Amino acid sequence: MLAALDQVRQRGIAGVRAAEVAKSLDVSTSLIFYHFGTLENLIVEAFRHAAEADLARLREIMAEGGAVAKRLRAVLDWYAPTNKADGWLLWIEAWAGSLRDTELRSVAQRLDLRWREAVVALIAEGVGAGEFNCVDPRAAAWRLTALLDGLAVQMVARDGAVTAAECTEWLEQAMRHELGR
Amino acid sequence: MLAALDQVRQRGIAGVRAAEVAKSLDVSTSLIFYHFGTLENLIVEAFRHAAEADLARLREIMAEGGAVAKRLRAVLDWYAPTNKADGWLLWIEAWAGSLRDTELRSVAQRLDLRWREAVVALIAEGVGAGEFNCVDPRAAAWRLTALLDGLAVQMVARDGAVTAAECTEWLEQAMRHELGR
DNA sequence: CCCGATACTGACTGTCTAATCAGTCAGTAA
DNA sequence: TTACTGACTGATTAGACAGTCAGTATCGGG
Repeated sequence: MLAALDQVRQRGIAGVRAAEVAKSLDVSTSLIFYHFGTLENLIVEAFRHAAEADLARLREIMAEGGAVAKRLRAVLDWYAPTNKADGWLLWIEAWAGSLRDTELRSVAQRLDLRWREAVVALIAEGVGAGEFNCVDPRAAAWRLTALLDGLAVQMVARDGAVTAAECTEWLEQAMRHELGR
Repeated sequence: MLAALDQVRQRGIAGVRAAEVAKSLDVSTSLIFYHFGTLENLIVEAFRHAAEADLARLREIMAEGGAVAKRLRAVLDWYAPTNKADGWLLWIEAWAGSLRDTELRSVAQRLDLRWREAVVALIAEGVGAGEFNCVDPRAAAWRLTALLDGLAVQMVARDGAVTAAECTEWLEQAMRHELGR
């Protein structure tokens, strides 16, 4: 499954070959079909696994406590494309895959929704605590996360159009805009 | 080429079959290889064609004259994922394809850069004319377009997570934030 | 120690498909 | 008429690959 994710990163979803996955694990191709039935299953399970790992990380961050602003910062930093670009490869693949594969779509969508809910909740909490100044937490959260998705595309699928520094700076500015002085 | 784009929309880049393209044009598969040499060439040419069409449309909008705000609105409306979602299918495919195919990447990147340059220029012009109030036009333009890319993913690769109305409203708010008091 | 289950494999197979190639045909120039 | 070109095709091929199946090895519980 980890091996399948590696393959997705290297060749794309449609480029995953049972033989390659098997080779990288030093097992027979038959074993893959023994466990997953079809290649498509393997890929969906692999994405599900990746999504669960990300969600576990999210819960971890949320549980850390501290000021709302600190937690929000931590969540957005993890989500931001400045580091861990490898993870973004996967999710951009998943977007394209979601255009056709409904199962993949629901896996990706679930992860996505959780992140956004977490951001919405944090912003709302911050507003309640008087830390933030924001009329519509939901809208603000979705704008911020959509911005990050867009920046991720620039970072991962483009050659140096945007630097990591610009990326963080633009996020900073957007946060100031959205969350008030 | 139009037929190839249809195939990309329906099956994804990796799902394009010479036989299918040929059938939809009612010609032999041989003809495709006669003209394009390889399937990959066909696909890159098809994307190039789509990109040129979009750029032509951009030039058209830019040439229309009128107030800066009106032109900017027209550009962003065309770029926005609320209508013409079909076009977005193509470019999300292109993002994923760009992760591995350098030729495709350069085609997509070129188009992308032009759009962003157009937005940067319009904002700068608006600032010059006193219509907008914006410290860093480049940053504002990239944030707005990245936001649109992110919203496009939501509209196209997700089931009803975001409505078209929310999408336009959030864009409105972002524009107000970025361009004016 | 046996037995059933579970994990795993190697050898196949049927299918799909990009690419090739030899050749047809309509047009055109000399 | 002849020579030649460019567009196009039908038939074919060679390779790739998902999935199957008939087994073998391993192991834990009775």
